[in-house]
Amino acid sequence: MSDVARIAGVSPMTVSRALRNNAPVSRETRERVLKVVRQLGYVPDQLASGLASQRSGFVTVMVPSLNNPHFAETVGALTDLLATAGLQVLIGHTEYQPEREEQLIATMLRRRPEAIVLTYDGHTRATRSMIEASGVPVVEIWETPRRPLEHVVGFSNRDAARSLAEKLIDAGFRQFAFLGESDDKDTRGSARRAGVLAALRAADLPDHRVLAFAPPPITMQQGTRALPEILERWPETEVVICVSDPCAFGVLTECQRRRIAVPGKLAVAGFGDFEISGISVPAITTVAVDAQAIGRKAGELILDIRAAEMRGVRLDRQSIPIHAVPVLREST
Amino acid sequence: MSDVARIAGVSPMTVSRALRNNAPVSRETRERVLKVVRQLGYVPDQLASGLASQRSGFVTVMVPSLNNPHFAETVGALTDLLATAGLQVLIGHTEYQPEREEQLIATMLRRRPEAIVLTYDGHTRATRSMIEASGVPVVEIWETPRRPLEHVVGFSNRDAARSLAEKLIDAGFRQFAFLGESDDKDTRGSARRAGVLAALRAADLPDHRVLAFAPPPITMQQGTRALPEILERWPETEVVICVSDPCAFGVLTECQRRRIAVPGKLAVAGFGDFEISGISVPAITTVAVDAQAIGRKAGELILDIRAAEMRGVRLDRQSIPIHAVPVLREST
DNA sequence: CCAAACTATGATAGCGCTAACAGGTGTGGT
DNA sequence: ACCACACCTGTTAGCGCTATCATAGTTTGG
Repeated sequence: MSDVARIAGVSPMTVSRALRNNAPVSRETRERVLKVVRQLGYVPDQLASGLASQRSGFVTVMVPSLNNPHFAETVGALTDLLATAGLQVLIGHTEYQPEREEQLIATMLRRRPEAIVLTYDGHTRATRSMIEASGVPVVEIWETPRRPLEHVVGFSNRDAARSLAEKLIDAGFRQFAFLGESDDKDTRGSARRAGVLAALRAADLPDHRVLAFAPPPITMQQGTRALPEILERWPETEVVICVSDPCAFGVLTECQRRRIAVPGKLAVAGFGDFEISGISVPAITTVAVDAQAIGRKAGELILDIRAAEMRGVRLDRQSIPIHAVPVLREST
Repeated sequence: MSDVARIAGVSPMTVSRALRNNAPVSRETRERVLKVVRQLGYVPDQLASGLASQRSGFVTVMVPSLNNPHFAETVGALTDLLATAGLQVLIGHTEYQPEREEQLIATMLRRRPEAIVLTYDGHTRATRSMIEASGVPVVEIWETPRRPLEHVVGFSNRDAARSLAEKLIDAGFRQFAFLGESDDKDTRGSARRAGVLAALRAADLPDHRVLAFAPPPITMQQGTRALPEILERWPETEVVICVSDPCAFGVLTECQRRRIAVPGKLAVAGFGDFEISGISVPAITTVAVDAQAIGRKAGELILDIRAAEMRGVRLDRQSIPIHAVPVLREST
């Protein structure tokens, strides 16, 4: 930077100002400086900038898995929105393990993020206290937690799943099975299960057919392996609601291999409205969630938080609702 | 840090040393310091550390899209491997646009990454020169470029696709169509198309049935829309090779909707061996690539590069091959 | 027993940038 | 002519760490 300053005949401070777009520099000086910047191929050091200004320019985002189109869309939308304000995203993947989340947060806090975005799946006590102690604003997404840390951009997985089950009850189904996860305390998966079971109980229908098949995420592959177990234990099952679309697709394909008519003999539903659910034959009934909107709105919220900080105030707890609506398709 | 030092009765420098695991500090001093660190909940500032030590601890990774299980797996494996050495990944998604890659690289270089990983899809002249000027080591993945920037961890998309086509020719197919991307200069997609066409020409088969359907990535949805166009233009087609598995799946489902027997009437093949290809009914013929291995080996290479740097030398250009093998399944 | 070598710790000086304030110049109002 | 004010630029002093060298204490070996 001092090289640039010398050649442009100004002080380093003026170079620094010329490189921002809201600093008071005369038009001609800025142009002269930027010309030298281009000539020299000077690349400002944002670590140093962050240290001096106490603004790292980072936002930490924790998702359970990268390998999930939904979280990818959310992160993508968030990344793009924050980029408009010069913020960069640091991604961590927890693999659905709260302990891993804790460890990742500890690492991330060293980067002095300006905000933390957490995909709700329960947090350890240590995670909560680390975040609180750091004073960094937090946004929880993809759920409306009972005990939110601070801001929320999400929907009730329980209510959404309940509403799906209710529609299927209305459609005449009576013998439900739920294919879900094991190890799912305080997760979105357990909320979905709870929602389905609540609907069944409210309609006086049997609610005992719950298969806790494997730790999250349940893959397509595991969906294919779960079907025989369901058929064996509860041959009277009329419809299987799966914790998410990929395992619903696995169940569907296994039905096809076994020549079980869907929905004639067995109906299948998922959760999330992944692209595959609309494409597969038959198309899969599911709950549609706008994953991109979650990322976008979380990003907008973070910009609001920063704007408030500039004015010296802390934004009140926000809770931004996201729509999650059942979509009945051919598979039911 | 100076608070910790004062309470532990040592100098800040000793605290700094105690927090690393290879620095010369007596066991008892380190324990005393770490105890105070825990008591105070002190979190070291890695921006400051990076500035002082000239090691940011960042590795930049560019992928075309996050919303692609393959790149997600590659990034995941890379992230985990680098984490073992305390390195953190900065992810950028180019959306398959070289100009966007250029813009992202410019941003990323401000973070002073210790290495750059690029998923090959062609680079602008400016990208190449920025990277060269920065002196940061580069690893290109998912392809073996003709003009590599430096290191490579990948395979020949051309050869892999050619080998798939050859197997299908051996299996008796004669009338091939290729469903690929538009705007695909210097991309993995164009290499795959070239490989297929080379196989056809070598076998004296017609190579004119090439549909450049849309800019990458071609989605499942677009696969369903491409099928009618292929059938209309070239009704004699016996097999469609798709640039990647998702669009092959789209083609397959559209065949099912139109009651076109696969593979009886039309065969379908993809590229990449996504989970869906092994699960769908019929299972889809494809080229299997170990996406995680690419991430893992790229990570190991980066650790080698750093180890060499410590010894004051620059690692010779490495080119680490990845296997990509055709897998014939039910769809052909 | 003493030089040489090694270990643990401290003091000093930055890393590359920006916040905060100081100062100089020009403009317009009175 | 003077003051108030806006506008632009420079000076100074860090941000929170670590590299490097210095130093004191301890061990080793001939």
